[in-house]
Formats: sequence, structure tokens, C-alpha cells
Amino acid sequence: MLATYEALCEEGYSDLTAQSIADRTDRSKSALFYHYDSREALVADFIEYLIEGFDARVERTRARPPLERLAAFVDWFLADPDDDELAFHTAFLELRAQAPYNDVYREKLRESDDILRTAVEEILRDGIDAGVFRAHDPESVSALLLASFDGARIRQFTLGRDEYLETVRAETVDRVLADVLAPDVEFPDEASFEFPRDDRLVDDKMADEATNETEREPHAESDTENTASNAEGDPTE
Amino acid sequence: MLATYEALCEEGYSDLTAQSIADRTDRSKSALFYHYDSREALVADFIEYLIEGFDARVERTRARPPLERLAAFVDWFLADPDDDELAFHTAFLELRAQAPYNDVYREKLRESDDILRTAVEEILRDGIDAGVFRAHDPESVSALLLASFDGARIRQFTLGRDEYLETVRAETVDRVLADVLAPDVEFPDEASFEFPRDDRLVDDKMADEATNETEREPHAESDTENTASNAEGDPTE
Amino acid sequence: MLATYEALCEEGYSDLTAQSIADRTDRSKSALFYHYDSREALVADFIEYLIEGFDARVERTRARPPLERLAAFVDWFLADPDDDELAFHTAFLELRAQAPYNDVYREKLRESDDILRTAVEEILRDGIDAGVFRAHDPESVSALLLASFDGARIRQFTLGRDEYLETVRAETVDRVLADVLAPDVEFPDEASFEFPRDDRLVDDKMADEATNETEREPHAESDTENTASNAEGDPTE
Amino acid sequence: MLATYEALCEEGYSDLTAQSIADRTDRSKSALFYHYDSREALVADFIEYLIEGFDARVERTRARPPLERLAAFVDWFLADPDDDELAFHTAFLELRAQAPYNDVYREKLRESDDILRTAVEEILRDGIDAGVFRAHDPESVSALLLASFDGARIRQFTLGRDEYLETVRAETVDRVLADVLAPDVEFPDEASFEFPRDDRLVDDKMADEATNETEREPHAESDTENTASNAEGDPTE
DNA sequence: TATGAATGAGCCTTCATTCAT
DNA sequence: GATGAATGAAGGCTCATTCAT
Repeated sequence: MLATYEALCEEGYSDLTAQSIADRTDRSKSALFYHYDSREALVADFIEYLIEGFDARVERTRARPPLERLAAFVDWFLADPDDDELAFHTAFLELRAQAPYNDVYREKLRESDDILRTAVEEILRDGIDAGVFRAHDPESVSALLLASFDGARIRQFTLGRDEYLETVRAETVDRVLADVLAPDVEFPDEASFEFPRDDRLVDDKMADEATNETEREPHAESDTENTASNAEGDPTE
Repeated sequence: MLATYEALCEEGYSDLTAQSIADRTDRSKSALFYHYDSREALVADFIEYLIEGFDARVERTRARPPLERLAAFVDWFLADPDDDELAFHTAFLELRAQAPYNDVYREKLRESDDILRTAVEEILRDGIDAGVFRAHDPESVSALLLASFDGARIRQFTLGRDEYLETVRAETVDRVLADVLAPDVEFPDEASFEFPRDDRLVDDKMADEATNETEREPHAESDTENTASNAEGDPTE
Repeated sequence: MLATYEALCEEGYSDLTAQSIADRTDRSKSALFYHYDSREALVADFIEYLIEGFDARVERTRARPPLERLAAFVDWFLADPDDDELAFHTAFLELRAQAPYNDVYREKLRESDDILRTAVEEILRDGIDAGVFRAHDPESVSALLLASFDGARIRQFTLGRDEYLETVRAETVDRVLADVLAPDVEFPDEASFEFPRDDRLVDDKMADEATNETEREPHAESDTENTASNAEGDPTE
Repeated sequence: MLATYEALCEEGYSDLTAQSIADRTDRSKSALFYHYDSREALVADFIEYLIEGFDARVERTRARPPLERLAAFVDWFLADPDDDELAFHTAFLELRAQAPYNDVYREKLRESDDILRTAVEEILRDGIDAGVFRAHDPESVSALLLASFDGARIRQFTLGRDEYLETVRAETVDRVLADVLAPDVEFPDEASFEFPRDDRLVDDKMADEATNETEREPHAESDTENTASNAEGDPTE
């Protein structure tokens, strides 16, 4: 799984070959096919793996107050990505783009969508119950938030236009969340905690990273400075 | 260009081969490489072609009143796509997903983003001038609209979840446009005119479409009924 | 052995993998290689197994009168095969076709040829002794019979031309056996007993046979109706 | 085609790879796939090629008297094969053994059977008309001859038992042809002319033949001496 | 301008066989 | 005696690209 993650980041989905995965392993390419029926099945399993990781991370934040959770979520989704995140999102978008052709992927990604949406809805619902949010339809609002954040991120890294992130964040806070928050509640400028990273995907691979030369690196062209670093594997996509 | 469009719709971007394009042409595959340096260059040219088409179509609606233009834009973007649109968006997302790896594509898509954003900003600005919209920052709002619409559409067709379209439309109208429209102006339920299609891409190819059997069709799984048909080639993506 | 038989019938020789055999066993693929040095050795052993079975079956008919034995032999060889027989002959021809390249197979098949030819010669010799056959050279006649029957059967199932079976039977009776039988002896239209099947190869495998879908079935295209069923494993081939 | 023939002879059908064919060519493996849709299609075309060759050769002998043509046919079919013929028959039997699984091959081989049978029937019919053969059913007799000759040859080279050839020849002459020939006509010991070889398949490949070491040579184990040499490609099989 | 032919570099997958346990 | 895991060596096929004509 880790090898798949790395290969995906370094080569992108369309260059993701059985070999590129095996190369990041101490096993042979054949071994991959011993454990998985096909490259596609392996990738499907990888999506599943990401979902599990995300699920666990959501769980870990469940105790926090709704407003903070929402802020953490927004920050997590719309923070300026570091190189690794960028690479991953990039590759993962390629994968998502295959879903319309691939029933297995689509099914997994739906599962992922369910979990993500449920997580947001839960936050909203808890906030309503807690009185920090006004009455509203959490289902619709979560759909709006996911769509706009996702769209913003996609436009950000496909176009190399970081402003989408900030702008959509600001506009969402001003126009959407303003409606959703209770009258005297204010949306924090910055989250009080960071949405946890998937630590299964953070590793020492950095070792030979400098040596690599032939990978397919997404072009980084930020206008803004990156600060937070957050290894993902979020099933957002 | 038309052949490229068709091949893209019928095979998707990742299955788009020089041959699949040439097959939809009365020229040979070699002729493609005579006219273009590479397959990539051809595709880049195709994006350019789409942009030009979009530009012309925007021009044709420029005379309309701002609110109607906005409504037409929303409808165009968030209408339930027919099969052709679906296929095209699907393929085009694959292409967009390559942009981070491909400077040429990225440049073209940026151009496309410029035009699209400018078009929306223009509508917003005209609306402010005309007094149908309140004072606001058109640049930010257009970014929000594009991001959320794009995200909604992407989630709709990658996940086969049509509800994203309707929900995001409704929420956007209620929460975002409510803020933007002047106090007593109401956003129309339906646009008074349809954003024009790119008629260069509508053709008689339907002839042998029934015969085709091996293409790679995006899975259609709408819960809602399709009505409008709108051949695109929009540079939104 | 049974698993090998089944795998051979269901997959053919060239698709016969160690896995396909192990799958029809309650042991693992590795176990196969523990007991046999190679897949080839296993198959060689299987041929041996067939030979033993055939030998035993010949033995069981030894008490019968020569003419009846000959008739049973002819019927057995030239009867319209049922699906199982067909599948087996088909796979076994593939195996026989390897004999020229494979000393071990060839040796086993020679042994098989010896036994088959001896069996026929014995019948002929007994018939001469018993006065039902004229004096002739049993060695040559048995070679002719085996060759023509074998050729008929091979042409029948490789070409899907069942007529070879009937025609060669009729012509052999009229032209060859007419010479061999004593003046007033007539060759029976049908044998008075059936040459015994190899019952080690008849089993309950039929259970999940209906479920199987991916095997490689020889095309059945009989013009005539099958009646007799006769599980083989004859070393004729 | 010639490369296919050579590869078939030298490697056998089951080791016949696209590479093994291309290696005998001054073209690349890819070139093969440019001209043929698949390896199977290439082989199917090769069978067709053989058929055409055989057809042409039959044509060339049509002027000869029936008895001589029959004798030439018998000699051609049952003569002790030289190494090349042996190798070819061997490989071709492997191919024939695939026919039950392969509709395309089966169809081609049926065509081949038609031509071969028709050729023999024609000889018999002409002989009846010419009075050298008695009245008989040419269709049945040709089926018998083909089956027994084919069976004899198959047993000969799969088992390495050359006696099948001679014995079946002698017995056929004595028992079958004796019935078929007109009362005072005698079957010649040797044909007055040789059935023509397929000269498209005879070439200078002998050059590096000595150098080859890894091929898969059918085991030659004749007890009798080879005399005639006859490059085939006969569709008999 | 156009093309038929050709190709090198890969890719996914299969399989007999090995081996540590 | 038995097995799960692993692998090297192929093999069929694809495709962007080149090139002689």
C-alpha cells in the first residue's frame, strides 16, 4: 500500500505500472500478482485502505467541539498543500477521473464520498444540537461545502492557481458559513487543531528521493508560501 | 478537431490514441503526425479550439441582461448532462488531470480558466452596474461559483451522484446568490435562454453510433431525467 | 490422477497448469511438486495410470469369444463419443502431439501402443485358432485397424466431422474384416457387450460442472445422435 | 509464411511465439502485429497458405492417369518422411489438436479436408470412368484411405514407429485397393511420378541450421532408411 | 501533403518451479 | 508431508513515433 502511494505520488496514476509499484517494494512484480488479481484490484484495495485511514482519523477528532472540527476540516481541505500532498491529489484526480469507466473504482469512491459527507453532516448536526449553528439542512450544506472545496482544490492544482484555495475559503466563510453559524458565533481564522494526517503514509522514503530523476512531478507554481504539512490519503476526492 | 472530440467522447482520454483519432478522419495516422509534432500537441490544439468556440459563444450572449446571463450560465453548468456531455466531461476531466504534469495543457487550461472567469466576472460587474446585483467583489464570487459548480459536476459524474448538481444549485441560489442579488431581485427558476452549444461539435456522427460496440462508455446512472441537450466543449474544466 | 483427468478434460492439455490440477484436489499446488519432480513427470504418471486401467479392462474381456471381443473393440473405438470422451480425446491428442518432443511421453505412449496392439492381435490370433477368422497376419491387420480407427477418430473430432466414424466403420467391415472373417462368419452390427469403461475416472465431479463457465470446451457439432457413454482413458492414442 | 513454416518446424506449434516467427524474418515482432491482428490470425493465414499450395499441386497432377495419381498419392502420404517433413507433421499435429478449441483453425482445416477428400474422390471417380477401378463409392473409400493413412502417419511419428507406414501401406494395397482395382489391374509398387512438393517452402534456410542449438527437435528414430525427400505443407492433416 | 510499413519500449499477466517454514 | 509466498522468464499485444516513398 505504501509502495502504491509512493508510486502514485511519484509517477501519477496513468504511469502507475505494476513495475513502478514493485520497484518501491522488496518484492517482485510477480508477487503483486500473487496477492492481487490485477493491477486494478490492487488499486481498488488501495482506495479501500485510504478510506479506512480516513475513517480512523475522523474518529479521533469526534470528541472535539463542532465549530473547531469544522474549522479543522476547512483548513485541512483548503490549506496550501505541500509537495507530497500536491503529488498525491494530482495522481488521485487521475484515478477519480477513471471512475466513470470503472465500476470498481466508482464503488469505492462512492464509499469514500459517503464517509466524507457523513463526517461533515455529523459536524453540522452536532453544531445545531450544540447551538453553535443555526437550523439548516446538513445534507445540503455538506454537499455544497464538499463540492466547492473539491472544485477549488482541483482548480488550484490542475491550473496551478493557488488563489482558488484562499478565495473559496474566504467566500465560503463570508457567504455560506455566515448563514450557518449561530448569530453571535464567529468562524475562527485558524483551526485550533490540525486534522490528523494518515501516518501510515509518512515514512523514510525521503532517503533516495533526491536521487530520483525520471519521475513525473506535478509542476509546483505556488504564488503563496506553504506552511503546514499534512500527509493525506483523504477520501475526499 | 471534430475527430478528436469524438474519439475523446467515445474512448476517453487515456484510451485516446493517434489511431483512434485518425480512424474518425479521412486521413491516415501518419497525416496526424505530419500536421502535429506529437499527439500531445494535437490535443493542446484541441483545447485551444474549444476555447475559441467558448469565447465565441460568450460573445453571442453578451447583449443579454446580466441576471439572465447568470441564470443561463448556471443552467448550462449545472443541468443534468445528456450522454454526449457526460462522455465529454468525463474524458475532459482525465485531460485536466494531466495538466499538473503537462505544461502545455496547463497553459491552455489556464487560458480557458481566464476566459471563463472573466465571463462570469463580466456578468457580475454588469449586474452591479445595472443595479440587479449588490456591490461585491466579482473576482472572488466568480471563483467561488466556478469552484463549487465544477466540484459539483465532477462529483456528479465521477461518482454517478446526480444529486450534487441539484443540491449545489439550490444551495448556491439560496446562500450565495441571495447575498449577491439586489434586495428585491429574485433568481429565476429557469433561464430565459439557453447558453449556446458549440455547434462545430454537433454532427452526423450519430449514423453509425448504434453499430459501435467496443467503446469505453462512462456509466450512466442518473436518478433524474435529462431534458436539455447541450453540446459543449466548454473550457470550464 | 483424477484431478489431472478432469483438468485435462476441462482445460485441454495446453492449458493444463499445475494450478488447474491442484484446484481439483484438496492439496496445494506445492504438494504436487513435492510428489512429482515436474509437471511433465506428473503427466507421464497419468499416462501410466491410464495404461494400467486399460490393461485391467482388457483382462476383464479376455474370456469372451474373439468375434464378440472384436466387435466390442470396434464399437468402443468408433462409437460416437459423448461430451466427456470428446473432451478427453481432444486433450489427449494434444498430449500425444507432444510425444515427438518428449522422450518420456513417447515412451509411455509406446507402451500404450504395445498393449493396444497386443490386445487386438490376441483377439485376431484367438479368432484364427477358433476358426472364426481366416489365416492372416494379426500383427499387420491390427496395425491397419488401429491406424484407420485412430485416424478416423482424430479426423472426426478435430474437424467436427462425425461421418468419419461411421464411414470408416462400414468400409472396414466391408473391405477389411470381410477378408479376415471366416467365409460364413458375419460381423455383428452391434457388439453383444460393451468394452468396459475406466470407472476410476467416472465420478461425482458432475456436481459443480454446471457452474463452471470458463473452461475450454471442445466444440461439439455432431450430426448424429450419441447413445452409448463410455468413460475412457484408453491408451489407444 | 516461410518464417512461420520454419518456426513451426524448428520449435513446434506450442512453442511458436510471435518472436520465434519474427526472428526468422528481417522484420520485427511488431511488424507481425501490424499485418495480423493476432498470432492466431497469422497462423490461420498460414493454414490458408498451405491449402492454396496444395490445391495448386493437385492441379498440376490432374492430367495423369488415375492409377498413377493414386499411387503417387499413396507414396506421398506414406513415404518415410525426411527430417523436415517429420518436423512439420509434428508441429502441424499440435496445431490440428487445437482445432477442437479454435473455430478459426477448425474451419480452415475443414476446408483442407474438403480439398484433400475431393482430390482423392476425383482420382477414384476418374478411375471408375476409365475402367481401371471397379464400381464403388468414392466418397466412402476416400474417407477410409485418408483416415487410415492419417492414422498411420500420426502413429508413426508420435510413437517413432515407422512400421506403421509400411504395414498400413501394404495392408491397404492388399485388402482395400485389391477390392477397388479392376480385376486385372495391379497396384504399382512404386509411383511413376512424385507428388510435387510445395516449393515455396524449400529454401536456403539451411545456411545457419547447423548453428541452431536450442530448438525443439522431434526425435528421429527410424528403423528404416529414408529415401525420397518431399517438402510438404500438405493440408491432409 | 500524405501514407503504409515498421519498430522499440513497455505493459500486464501467466506459470513452472523454489523455498522457508 | 505440505503450503503460502515468491519469482524469473516469457509472451502477446499496444502505441507514439519515424521514415522511405
